[in-house]
Amino acid sequence: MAIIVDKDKKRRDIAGACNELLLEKGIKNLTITEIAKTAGIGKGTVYDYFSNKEEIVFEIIRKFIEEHQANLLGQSDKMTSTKQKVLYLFDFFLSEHKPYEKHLDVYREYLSVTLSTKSCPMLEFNRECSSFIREILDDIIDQGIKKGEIKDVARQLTDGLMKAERGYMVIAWAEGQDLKQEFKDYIDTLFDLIEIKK
Amino acid sequence: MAIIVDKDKKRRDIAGACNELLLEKGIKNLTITEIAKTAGIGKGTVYDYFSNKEEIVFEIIRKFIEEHQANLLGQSDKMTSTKQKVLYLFDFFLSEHKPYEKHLDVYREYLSVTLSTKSCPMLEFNRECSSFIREILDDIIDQGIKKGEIKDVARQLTDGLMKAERGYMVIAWAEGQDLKQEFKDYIDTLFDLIEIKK
DNA sequence: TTATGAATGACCGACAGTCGGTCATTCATA
DNA sequence: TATGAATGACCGACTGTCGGTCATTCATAA
Repeated sequence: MAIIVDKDKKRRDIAGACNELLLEKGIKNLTITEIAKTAGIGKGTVYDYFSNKEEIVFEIIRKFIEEHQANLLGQSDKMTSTKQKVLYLFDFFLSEHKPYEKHLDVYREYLSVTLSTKSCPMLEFNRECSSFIREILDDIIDQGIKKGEIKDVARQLTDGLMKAERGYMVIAWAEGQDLKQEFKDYIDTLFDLIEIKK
Repeated sequence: MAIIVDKDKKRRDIAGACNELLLEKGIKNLTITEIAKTAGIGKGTVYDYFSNKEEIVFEIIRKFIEEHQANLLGQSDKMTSTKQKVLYLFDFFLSEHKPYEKHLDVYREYLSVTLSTKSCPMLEFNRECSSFIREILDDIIDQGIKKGEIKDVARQLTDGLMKAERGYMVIAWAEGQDLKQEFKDYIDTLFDLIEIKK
């Protein structure tokens, strides 16, 4: 016989070895040759574990996003008001935190790829991400309603809010602007409409 | 001395000759060689009029968008209610019109490019497009307020609405879903909030 | 020894972009 | 009016890059 490697583990190892590289070079400027070199394997070997460049980039980015989601879950209960909780949910977009910048850059490129690929796993994963955020947001809103802070109609606005956030994000990129404050203002306006005044 | 051609005109001619080609092949699958062949010139000549592929693709798409904007202006006064006018403003996204499909596909790819380019003219043009829609939307809302159909607070929602539309569009693509109905529902909810009930 | 599968890097094709050269036109001059 | 020098439009062969492939080699278990 011959050596049998744990394909799944090696896959993760290769991807894991390239986290930094991806953040540093971005998707477009990342070459398979570099990936192979960084992972300490031959170029051909990369293709024994991934069927194309998109797949390996996706593997790395998925890890990034899943980590970020875990982070969200771990921190979200520190927030007090409903609005604060909502804002924190969109922290990835709103945060001014420096170290996040490279992640944001890569995510921008990822979105770009997403818009021109037909890769089903990618679309599927994006749906999962939406669902993840969606469930948390729905919870937050439910709690707010139960606490008597906001009106029932807020439930119907969650969908639009999530889409608006993505819209602000994409337009900020597509037009070379910083729209964080505008998004916060928009949330303020929404809350003015749904908050129960005392 | 020598022949002097109208550089601007020829630029437009080359771009104009490739409208159909771009719609047919999309941005990524369009090659400079094909562009040259279609325009009836040599490959090198393309580079006498455009500095790179992005530039020529941009030239073609800009024409598409400007035509669509002219269309919007020509048709918008046919609408009656404020909500109808708003919906029509987002017709490019909401329309089920078959012939628009290829334009939408190309626009999706254009947005994709937009998200990973640093090309200033492109970002600049995107800002102009936003302003164009923005002004019309503000007008529509103003008229609605004057007619007593909707509340003043609507003015503060226009920004978010425009972003939400783009969000629905992008997410629909990024998640492989059709979100037209969801967007319409969202608009319905917004109008419920801002409409002055009789 | 041998069968098996992992690993490899030389190789390939596609494509954006470059560059040295050609050719048609124009016009100054004899 | 004939000529030839100057100009710039035009061209496609060529280069460099990069994603992806495949024939071959190598290591190990039986």
